[in-house]
Amino acid sequence: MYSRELLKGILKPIILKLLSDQSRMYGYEIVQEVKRLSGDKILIKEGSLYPTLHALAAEGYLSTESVMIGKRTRKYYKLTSDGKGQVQPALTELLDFAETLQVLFGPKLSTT
Amino acid sequence: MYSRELLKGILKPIILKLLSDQSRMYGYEIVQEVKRLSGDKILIKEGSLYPTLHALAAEGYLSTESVMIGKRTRKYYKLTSDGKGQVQPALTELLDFAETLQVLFGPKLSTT
DNA sequence: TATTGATACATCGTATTATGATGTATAGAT
DNA sequence: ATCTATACATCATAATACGATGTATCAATA
Repeated sequence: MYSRELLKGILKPIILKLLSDQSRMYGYEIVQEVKRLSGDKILIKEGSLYPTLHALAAEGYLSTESVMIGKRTRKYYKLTSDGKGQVQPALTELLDFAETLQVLFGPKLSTT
Repeated sequence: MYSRELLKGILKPIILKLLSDQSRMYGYEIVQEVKRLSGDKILIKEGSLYPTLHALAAEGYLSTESVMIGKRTRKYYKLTSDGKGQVQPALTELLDFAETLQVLFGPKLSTT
């Protein structure tokens, strides 16, 4: 796991990205998928995930659909068209940010 | 500039990295250097920088040296030996984090 | 059959941290 | 004179991930 603060600002983009790849996912599934994709390095906590999903829905970026699996409820989320419009800018920013981190923290270049 | 929250968790590591490359720097200089290295994408604000420098000093990772430049004070910071020990782990974490971001936000790979 | 771990949702208070606002002051340029 | 850059500082605020807590189903296993 990365230090807690490092994860700030990436949760909403992660959700947007996953839902642009998979069309619909439910909360627990998102946690597992991020865990898998990150090689167990990003473990989203329930206390972070559910409020964030609700926030994205309240912002109009996600719609929901509840499905009963046996006696258990499963709540699927998918991107609204507004939500789809958020994906590309978020990806661009995050990938750019990742590159900047590599410049900043990578080996020092000649002092030119 | 990146969204505000994205920068959380990177300020202390940035300072540690810069001071491991340059042996001593003062606050204003750090701001300029980060601006330069990031291609104007990371503009550290004074309200962030000075409290963070003080925090790192209080944690024992930085020592200070005040120099008068004309009538103006300039406060140099350098790594203590404790501080030097913080650099490598911070670099490792941040570079690893950057790679993870690229996996998460990069193009979707085959679903295997 | 009792217990544990995984699945699956939710809320709320807390901690952390970058920033805006504000303040002080020197110095060069227009 | 006025504006911009240099150079330090503090404090209240906002944003957000998380721990703690709660409810409940279901499969495995001791």
